[in-house]
Amino acid sequence: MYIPTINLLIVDDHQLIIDGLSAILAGEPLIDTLFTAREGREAVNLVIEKDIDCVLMDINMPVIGGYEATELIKSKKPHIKIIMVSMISDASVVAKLLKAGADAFIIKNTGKLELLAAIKKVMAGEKYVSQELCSDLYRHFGSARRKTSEGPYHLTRREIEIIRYVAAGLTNQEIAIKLFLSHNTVETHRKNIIAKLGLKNTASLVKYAADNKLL
Amino acid sequence: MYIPTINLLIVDDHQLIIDGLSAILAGEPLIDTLFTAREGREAVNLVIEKDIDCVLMDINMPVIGGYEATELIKSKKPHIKIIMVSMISDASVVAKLLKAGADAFIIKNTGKLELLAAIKKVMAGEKYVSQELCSDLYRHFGSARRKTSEGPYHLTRREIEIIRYVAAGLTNQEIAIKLFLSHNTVETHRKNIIAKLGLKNTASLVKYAADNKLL
DNA sequence: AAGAGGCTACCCAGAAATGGGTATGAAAAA
DNA sequence: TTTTTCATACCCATTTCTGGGTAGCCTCTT
Repeated sequence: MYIPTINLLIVDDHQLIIDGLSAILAGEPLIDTLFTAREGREAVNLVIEKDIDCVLMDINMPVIGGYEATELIKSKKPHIKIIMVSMISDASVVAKLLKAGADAFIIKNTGKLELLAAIKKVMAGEKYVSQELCSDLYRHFGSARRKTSEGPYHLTRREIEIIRYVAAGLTNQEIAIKLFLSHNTVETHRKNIIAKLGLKNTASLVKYAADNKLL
Repeated sequence: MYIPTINLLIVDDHQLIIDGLSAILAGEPLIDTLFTAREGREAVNLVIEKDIDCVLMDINMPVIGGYEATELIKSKKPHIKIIMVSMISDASVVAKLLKAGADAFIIKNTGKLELLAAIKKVMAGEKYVSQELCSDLYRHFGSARRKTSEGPYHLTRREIEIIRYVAAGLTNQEIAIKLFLSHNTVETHRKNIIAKLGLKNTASLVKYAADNKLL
């Protein structure tokens, strides 16, 4: 496959990671220009201003996270390829991001070669997911058809929004006011979440959210 | 200060981080030879076999973590300088590691220059802690004397034990049974924790615990 | 010996969460 | 088009948490 040189944007809130990735990619003939951003908002602005082909994006970032940034970038410039890079290998997060429009997903456990392979793949229009994640993904989505074993652990956007407010310590009533809802609605959301995740109460819900990088 | 070239060992379970750090440091005249290890046990073996001056170690690793590895290395080869590298900026973890013998602590939020500065400092026998961590450290440990501004954010063992049960989703009553306490006692602990941390309710408590790696 | 910190235990009233439900309209998927 | 999912809203009884106290006992340090 023919791949022209590309302009790459690295988005990560850790300078050391940016430096590291830059150092890895700087010498590559594949790469034309390297841009960097420290958070999602900056990244979105950059892809609008500059001529960027591919984005290497961390998930956990302040201000706006990888998810929102991916959605924003894809809505404005759908041709830009987005590769998610993460420390975690959490299938539910992966699924969420692929849905948001990410083209590839690699964990930091991969080497330089795999990183370059992923870049080439997405530039050629293909998708790429790190091997380590595939089995997990299957576990989470393979069971979508048959309703027997477990359910898919899928939370809606609203539910995640509610979780964040809950974790922030707001009561149902306070969340209700903030989101212009009835407190009953907030209670229902919370109940649904707890039920579908097989949890017990708010405390365990917050722990689950923290464990699964939902906050 | 005079610094000879050094043999450096990079320990991280993520290949991409190893590659990145290697790429950053490869060109430095300061560095002689670079070694790498993917987990603590491998690192310990390497420092025994090879002539290593300085270790750049990640905290969160499988098999044996950064803490145990640091203790082991320092017990066998006290002259080897150990720099902890972490994603998190958690003061309690930092304190624990400094106690274990770490010579420096930097978060991945720092750049190449600070990394090199840290290496030079520890090789000169000094300690180094990222600026971002100092304030936190102070908050956790510095305020032990004066009781005026804020309280020291110190949690007792019992309190941390309670927090863990709370995060696991147990009610006060259930925790009481488990710990052979009165439910009143559990409630008091919980109230004390929430008060001393300036939190609002159980949900925010669990979030705090998750954020501060108390779970 | 005195004080401080930590762990324990209790009381009470009001607020909030929990665990059962039911239900409706809109949007998305089949 | 039919079905499913999502977000919304409500009811009710019971349990739990919250926030305000007080207080005894033990241990460690001064």
